[in-house]
Amino acid sequence: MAASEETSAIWSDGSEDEIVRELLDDESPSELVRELLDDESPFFLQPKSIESEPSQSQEPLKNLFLSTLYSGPTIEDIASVLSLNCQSSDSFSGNISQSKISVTEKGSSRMENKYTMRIKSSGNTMADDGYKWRKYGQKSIKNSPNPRSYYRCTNPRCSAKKQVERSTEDPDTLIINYEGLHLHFAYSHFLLTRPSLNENTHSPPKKPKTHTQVAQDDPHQVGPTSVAPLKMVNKHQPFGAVIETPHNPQTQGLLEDVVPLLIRNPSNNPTSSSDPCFSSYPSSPPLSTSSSSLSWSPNSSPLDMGMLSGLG
DNA sequence: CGCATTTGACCCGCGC
DNA sequence: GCGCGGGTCAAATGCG
Repeated sequence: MAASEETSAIWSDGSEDEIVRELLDDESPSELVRELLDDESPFFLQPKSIESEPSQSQEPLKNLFLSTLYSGPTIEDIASVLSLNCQSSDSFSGNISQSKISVTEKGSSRMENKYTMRIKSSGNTMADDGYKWRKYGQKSIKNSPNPRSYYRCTNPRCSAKKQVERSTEDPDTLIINYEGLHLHFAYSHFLLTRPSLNENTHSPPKKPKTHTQVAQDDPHQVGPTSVAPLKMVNKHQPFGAVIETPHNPQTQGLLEDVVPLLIRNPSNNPTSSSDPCFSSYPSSPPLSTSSSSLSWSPNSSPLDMGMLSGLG
């Protein structure tokens, strides 16, 4: 596969291309997937009946993942994923049941790597993607009573930024503009929209072998990446999202996060939760209750939800 | 004391 | 060229 070449072509922007290259250098997605799909790998464990033909059942999954990984999701993928994860929110507790997310593509070209999320949340339900964002500015916007906050991903290898402001039309709606390459967000959910994957992955998520390997094998890793805080109930997660196996409390996932996210994703696992929203956001419900204002207190919520602003 | 947030100043692009 | 508005910087401040 001419993966790296493809990837380079996908992101036309030079700086982001450089980041992508750096990310890919750390651990080839192809190799990661290969490991993940290895028979001995605890990932993608499948029922025995399905395991009877492991090579056949895993190959499409592998191809699908690689395809998504290298080509980037379409905006439809993102919207679909978010819709899938959040529309059936009956089992969500508190205000989340009223939450709604939509994703719209900003600009005429995906190459801009800009995405807008509108998160409708009632009361004090706040968005919280769980990653560390550093607020670097706040400006009052003309003709708007609501200030706009500027956040930057604290991961030095990540160029992602986001702007958060309340909608003037609906105070309950947060408008979040993501910009830059931040490979966290939707990868953990993309495959959920593909029936084949939903059918194929039914087993409980296991602690990923390659997960730790990725971290260990990469001495150049600047910060904690890719290892989700597992088995924790985040106080900012109204769903009481529970993820497995505590690991690294600070998630700064980049590309390395993608694979573990896919694996962890219990949405493919009916035994872990029957709620699509709950289960598909082990790492991520972009919504959370918070008593604070627009500040998302990202540090206190290191759950593993990525922000995809650069996946275009 | 270290780190995150706040906030005013500065920079830059765009429209007139 | 000038003014306006949005984005970023960085010193000050707050907090754990």
